[in-house]
Amino acid sequence: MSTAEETAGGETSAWAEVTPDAARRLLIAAVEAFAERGYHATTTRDIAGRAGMSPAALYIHYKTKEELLHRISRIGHEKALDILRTAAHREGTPAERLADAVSSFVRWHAGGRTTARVVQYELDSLGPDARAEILALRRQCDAEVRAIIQDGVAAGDFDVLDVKGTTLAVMSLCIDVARWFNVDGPWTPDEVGALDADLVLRMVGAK
Amino acid sequence: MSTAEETAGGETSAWAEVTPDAARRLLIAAVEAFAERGYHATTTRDIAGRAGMSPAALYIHYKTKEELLHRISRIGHEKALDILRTAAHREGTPAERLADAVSSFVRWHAGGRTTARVVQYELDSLGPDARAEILALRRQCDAEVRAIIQDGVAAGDFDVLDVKGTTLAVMSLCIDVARWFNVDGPWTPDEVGALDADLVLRMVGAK
DNA sequence: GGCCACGCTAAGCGACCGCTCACCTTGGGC
DNA sequence: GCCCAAGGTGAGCGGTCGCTTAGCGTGGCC
Repeated sequence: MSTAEETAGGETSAWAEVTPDAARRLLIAAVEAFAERGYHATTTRDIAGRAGMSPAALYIHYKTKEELLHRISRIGHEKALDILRTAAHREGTPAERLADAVSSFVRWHAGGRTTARVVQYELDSLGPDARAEILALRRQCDAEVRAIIQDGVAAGDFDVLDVKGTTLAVMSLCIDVARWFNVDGPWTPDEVGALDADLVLRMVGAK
Repeated sequence: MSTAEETAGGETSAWAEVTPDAARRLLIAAVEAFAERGYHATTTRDIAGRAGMSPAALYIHYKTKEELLHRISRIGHEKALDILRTAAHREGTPAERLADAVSSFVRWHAGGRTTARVVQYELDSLGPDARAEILALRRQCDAEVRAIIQDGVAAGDFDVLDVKGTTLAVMSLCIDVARWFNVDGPWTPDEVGALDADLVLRMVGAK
């Protein structure tokens, strides 16, 4: 596949950068627990237990429970930004790049729903500093999508009333997938990605 | 105003049905606290404090903290359903009804962002029974929107590939407003409602 | 083989959680 | 004026939380 999807990656392979092994296992356990129950409802004992370790082992690799969420959020947002950047900077018309960006981004939210849920909805549980850092990454994501739409308008390929507002709506469509998508439901991530890409092209009035 | 917006109501007037007065004050305090910090990060002491009462007073009017979330969720979803029903059953073309439904629903999510946040994102904190009850209301909301789109397709006014998927996308656009909307931001709820209504008409290929 | 650094555990600390209970105040009926 | 129901409070219970500390096992280096 020559789209940006290859960077969407699998559910667990995305954490290869986290070392040593015990730290990665704890991080993956935390992602699962946060996605299922939410950050505040998850206990450090639960995380350690899922990783097959005692509660105290967590604090050898992470200073606090919040540091776990921070690391997860940063890695997740960097992945999201990577997906959008790859699509935005590839060859092709604005319509092709926008469709690639949306379908890849939606696929990531649907397929890696566990991670995406934590990344998109647990931001408010971070402290002010970490939160500000993550928000900066999020603004960069918006900017990538806005740039594609801007290009399409400049080239006369798109018909858009409000570029900023339409960008936000496109992001809404992608992000909200993490809220409702169900792996046991009637759609595959690919199908939702294709459908939403079509809908977004309609939203921007692509010729 | 002859749209469905009149049923969108104010932020606090929506809880007039809750009596006695102390129970309503506690409920409004809980809505604010849940919206700011999330259900699990909110303490019963915080809720009672916001309502100007001692921690024990909460348990005179509500059996548990979860009952508060349950009541909030049910009233909120009933309000959402009411807004969508009003728009779906009014006079007019499918396009007019869909635009009314989306703009009213978006206005409710933007203006009553505090309530909408709790209603849309704290569902998982409910127990299985309460959660099932709320999910039924949510399916009814989807059904109202789907019916409008179905009407438009049947009348030949809309051009839609996948009615069910498009319905979900429309709901995503509306609901996600509660995640990003900021009262200090550049838009009023009315403006976002109008923009999203336009985008939705494009999504369904309205003539 | 002695030794130490490292990764981990068992036990537990202080704080705070949801919730309860014994008691207090107050306003209306007779 | 007395009484009781309704609605409130202060204190606190049992439990669990995030996190710490003292000590244990083990693999690599000389």
